Amino acid sequence: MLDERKLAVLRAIVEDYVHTEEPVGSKALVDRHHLGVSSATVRNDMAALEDEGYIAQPHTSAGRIPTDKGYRLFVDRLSTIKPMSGAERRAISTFLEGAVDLDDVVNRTVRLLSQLTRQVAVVQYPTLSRSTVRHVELVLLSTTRLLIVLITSTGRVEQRVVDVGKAPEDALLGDVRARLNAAVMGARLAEVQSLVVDLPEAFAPDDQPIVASIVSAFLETLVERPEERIAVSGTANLIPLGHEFHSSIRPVLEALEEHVVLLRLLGESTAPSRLTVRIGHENPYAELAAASVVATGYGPGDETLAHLGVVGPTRMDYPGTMGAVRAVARYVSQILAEE
Amino acid sequence: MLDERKLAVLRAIVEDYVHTEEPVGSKALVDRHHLGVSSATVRNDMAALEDEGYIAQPHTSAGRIPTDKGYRLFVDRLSTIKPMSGAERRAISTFLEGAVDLDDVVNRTVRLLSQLTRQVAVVQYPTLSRSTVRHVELVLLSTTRLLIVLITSTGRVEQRVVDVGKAPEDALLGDVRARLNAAVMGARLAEVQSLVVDLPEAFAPDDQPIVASIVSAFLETLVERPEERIAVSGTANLIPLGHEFHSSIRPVLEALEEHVVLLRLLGESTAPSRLTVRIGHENPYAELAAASVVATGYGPGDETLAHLGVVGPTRMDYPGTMGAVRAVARYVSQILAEE
DNA sequence: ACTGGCACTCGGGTTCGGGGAGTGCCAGGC
DNA sequence: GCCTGGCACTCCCCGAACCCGAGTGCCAGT
Repeated sequence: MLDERKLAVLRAIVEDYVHTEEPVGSKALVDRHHLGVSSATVRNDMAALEDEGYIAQPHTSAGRIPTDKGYRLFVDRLSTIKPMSGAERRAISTFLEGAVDLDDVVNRTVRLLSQLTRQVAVVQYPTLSRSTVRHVELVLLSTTRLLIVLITSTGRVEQRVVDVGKAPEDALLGDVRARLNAAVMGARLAEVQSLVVDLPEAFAPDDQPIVASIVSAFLETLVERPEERIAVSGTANLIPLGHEFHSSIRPVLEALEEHVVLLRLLGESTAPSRLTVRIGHENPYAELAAASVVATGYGPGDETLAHLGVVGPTRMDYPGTMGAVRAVARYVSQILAEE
Repeated sequence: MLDERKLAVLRAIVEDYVHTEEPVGSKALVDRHHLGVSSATVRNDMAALEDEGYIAQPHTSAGRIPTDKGYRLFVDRLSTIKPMSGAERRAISTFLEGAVDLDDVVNRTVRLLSQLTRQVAVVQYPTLSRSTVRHVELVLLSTTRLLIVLITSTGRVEQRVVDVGKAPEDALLGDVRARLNAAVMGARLAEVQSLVVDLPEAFAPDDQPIVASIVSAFLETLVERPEERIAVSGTANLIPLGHEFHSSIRPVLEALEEHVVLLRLLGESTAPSRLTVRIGHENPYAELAAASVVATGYGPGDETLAHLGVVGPTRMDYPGTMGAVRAVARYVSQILAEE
């Protein structure tokens, strides 16, 4: 049904269309790619490809453009991920090495990714739940108000202010701090709740209310607020350079500010080194029907702490984009593993 | 030279143009605003206004649009800041009250501001330099690696990892922690450097290298990285709804990602309750010649810890935007003062 | 099974010509 | 002296007509 040559034609159409951004006709195809056949033959193949739904015509008697289904076939069977060049790898590496803390890592990553792909890059901050507790600190702000700081193994710092009602004594505070740290240090965040829930019972009855309020505020620092945990860069790339463009970018811009949407876009993807490509209508949001998402997980070792990826038009350079996403994910994982 | 009526005509032109987004002619003016004169008179006034450079014609025999100079006069002398309605004030207040920490405050503020003004909102994180040290914490991560955490009076947490070369003893660490906190607690960040530079001398010669490296890493947490300290929201508002639009928004989008640029845009503005309005070419960046910035400082009390504002087309609703910016700045200042 | 040829289609760009909104100016009235 | 009604003029915008060319589908021939 789809012989070798038809696949070659489809590949050529995708490559040309991505390059020229214009519907590609049979004549142009045989000129640019030296398939050994005439344009008439290509036309027949194109008719077949159109019947199967891989390509479409914007209007009668215009060239063909790939459909989502066509891109899908291209990604799955007709292309290979394009590895980064040595120079690019070095540039990535040195740029990321310079990061001083987790925020910096994420910010550098997202900028880098948008520049490499010339598209919109999205990076999720490493999730808390898989990371472990490094340290808990209690700081008295005023007589009754206490700042709780949680530091995790991924370098995240969470904080919460709590009013404990009555002034705690220094000794008590030191005791709570010591027991709290002893209980949770090194534990995964997901396990923490069960480890501290009994903590107040170890204290004198008079002190238990204070301790209980500290513990409950501490637990609050663990709840994720995923809507704040995303970095986006390169939105200007949505606007093509020379070309005129569709008003379809407004909904995309809006979606990019909805962090919940972004998380869902990235979120269902998978382990590091596996790339998720979602093309056009495959996206869970109708507003992004003209957009594709290339995403992957990242994190130290094989763990997936978070996801990153890019959003661009369905007409994108998939091999190159996939190569860049994969490379950046690897390097940032490496950086995280070192810390 | 500019009598009362000419000013009224200018005001009417600005208001109509902001509303209709189309050049406004003498006929339409006398219809919509009941100035007590005929269109011919208005035409004469318009000619005078054009001579003075307050308005311009896109083409001969088209209506007039305000120039930057015209907007400037409008803002300075012809309009008053439009106060928020009671319902709006309540909405602002309750929305901001819900914030749980500083990040949340900033994020909520920027979203709120972009929704109120239907424009791009920019909020700078409170600066470190004016705030004071609340607490410094040292956490041993491995035998030689130390995490330094700085907590400021505005709720910011800065952190830095340092490798001290050889394993410090617990007692030493406790001593450093105590002396460090004693030295800097309550001090303004700008003063901190001079307060700790002599600290190593108080220790035994053997320990001084360790202490020195801790102190220098600690000082690093103080340097601001302003490029990471900005939140932006509402970029989708750059794209007008029904209207076609100029490709001039791409440079604006790019500028919005350059945090250094944004800081300069906001940065030269002033104390809370004073609004800075920069119109078109008054902006320090040529790319933003078609944009206006309305900004103000904010912070607890009369202190200006940081700035916030909106960026929009020169053709914007200045009174409404200024009202929204002022109101939001006041409320967020209030929130900060409470913490 | 592929190729060359041919008639046909249709979108995009160009030209042309009203229609209309708006202006500048002038002469006359309060 | 200032305002007004009137009038001629200027362009912009919009739609219609039009041509051109790229591209297609099909068919007959190799």
